[in-house]
Amino acid sequence: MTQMSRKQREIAERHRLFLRISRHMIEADGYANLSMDRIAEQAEYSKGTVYQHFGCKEEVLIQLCNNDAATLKGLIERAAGYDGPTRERVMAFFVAYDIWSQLNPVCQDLMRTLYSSSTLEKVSEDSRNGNQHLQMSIIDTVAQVVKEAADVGDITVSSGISPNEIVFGLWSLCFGGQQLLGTALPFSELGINDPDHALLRIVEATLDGLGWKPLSNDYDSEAIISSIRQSIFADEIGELANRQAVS
Amino acid sequence: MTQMSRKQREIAERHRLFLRISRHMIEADGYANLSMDRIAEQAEYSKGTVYQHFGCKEEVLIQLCNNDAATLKGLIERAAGYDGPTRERVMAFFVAYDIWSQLNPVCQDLMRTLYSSSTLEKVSEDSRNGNQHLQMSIIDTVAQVVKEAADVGDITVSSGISPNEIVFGLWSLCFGGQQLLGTALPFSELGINDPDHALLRIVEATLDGLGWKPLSNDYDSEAIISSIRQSIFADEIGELANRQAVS
DNA sequence: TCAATTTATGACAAGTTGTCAAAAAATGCC
DNA sequence: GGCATTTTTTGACAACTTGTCATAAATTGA
Repeated sequence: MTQMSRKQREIAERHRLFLRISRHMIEADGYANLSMDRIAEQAEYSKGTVYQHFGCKEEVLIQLCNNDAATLKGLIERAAGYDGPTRERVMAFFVAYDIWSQLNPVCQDLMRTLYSSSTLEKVSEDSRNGNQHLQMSIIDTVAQVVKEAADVGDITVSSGISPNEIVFGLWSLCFGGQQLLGTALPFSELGINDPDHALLRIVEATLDGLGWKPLSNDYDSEAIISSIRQSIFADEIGELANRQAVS
Repeated sequence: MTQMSRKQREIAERHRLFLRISRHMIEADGYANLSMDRIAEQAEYSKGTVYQHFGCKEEVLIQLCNNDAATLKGLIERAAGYDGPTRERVMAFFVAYDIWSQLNPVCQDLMRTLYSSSTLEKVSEDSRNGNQHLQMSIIDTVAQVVKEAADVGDITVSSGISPNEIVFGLWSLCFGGQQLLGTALPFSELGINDPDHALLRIVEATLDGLGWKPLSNDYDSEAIISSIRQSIFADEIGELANRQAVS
């Protein structure tokens, strides 16, 4: 029994090894140039063994995505716990997503692949459900704050848009902005020096437009964002600064 | 000379044939299942001939994308010509993008592939430049209206965000929303029956937040959107209705 | 008419994913 | 420990890619 469990632990460890190697390879050469053969070679196992862990190449992709999505979920939950009015917590979500995108630049890319063409169809049902579940969980966390805002009276929802629709809108903005950032748009040519910052300004405008109190005129959003970054994402900010310093 | 030009016309015609076939195949089986061999077979030419037109598979992809982007450019320009205040013209841009997305659902998918991993690297410089050029042209068209709004006083830009940053923000919202729509999010489960409509509401909120006059309380946005659809996109709306009726 | 040039072809090389019989290792029972 | 049974690992294979390129066919121009 302990022997059996050791074997299981071995298998689980190997699973992580395969994923770790895949991630490195994708970071180096992109998902398109990832090959199951090379994963096997690098890990010093045979291809058949790799296929015992991942039914197809796309399965590697989604499991990497799901790992990163779990990280995002964590960040979002920490943002939800930020001690402040609903509007500040919503801003914390955007900060969380922004930080996450910067910490996992490849994941933005992987998501494009995952959601394109017939990728999702090839993947195991478990992984697909896992992905959906993570998404829903994140949406729920955000939705709760929107609903609280409506309850508390920070926003008035009656204006023809439901809380979940607001979440969808906010997420579109967030997701779209980060995706465009990875699209090699010539930002400097457009005179946009700090796209992340521009995005946050637009978010503020959207919240203002929803009548989400306190309006941006009535509080110091730069200070709040700074405070969010320092107080709940200090580690991540440090990690990012570290990487910047190295490169 | 006329012989020569006939040959050239033949080649141009064949080019379109290859693209047409590719599009059909992608619509049927997705880009991942597209193969140069099958394009050749279907067109009754040899593979080598196909490769004379497209240096690689990705070249097919980007040329299809660029064709669709040119269509979008046309729609956006028509939207810019809408006879109304700046705010209504901006709404017309969103309506244009919305209609375009619905008319070319595959293109949303193709864009994900085009911008993922190392796809763009493989493509010819001409096509890449063409893509960039189309993007910039569209951005410019939108930016002009934003600048006009600033000039006319429909918005006050001083609030820490430049016209181009506003364009970036609006485009993030637009792009992100349409991308999320193609991501198989369980909208009905979330109680979102009409995501397109929800997106337009959020756009209104963002414009309100930017102080873009007339504010949504001061004009009948539903009526305006309806008018935009009827007056400048009547053909496209008709086409969409047609397709819906067929399926 | 026929040499020179352009264009079309499909066999190939080199790479992929995914399968599966057979070999190797682990397990459990005496 | 020894041995039959089950599980795990392996790499040769089949089937499919993309992309190349010598050769063949067609076109041109004189």
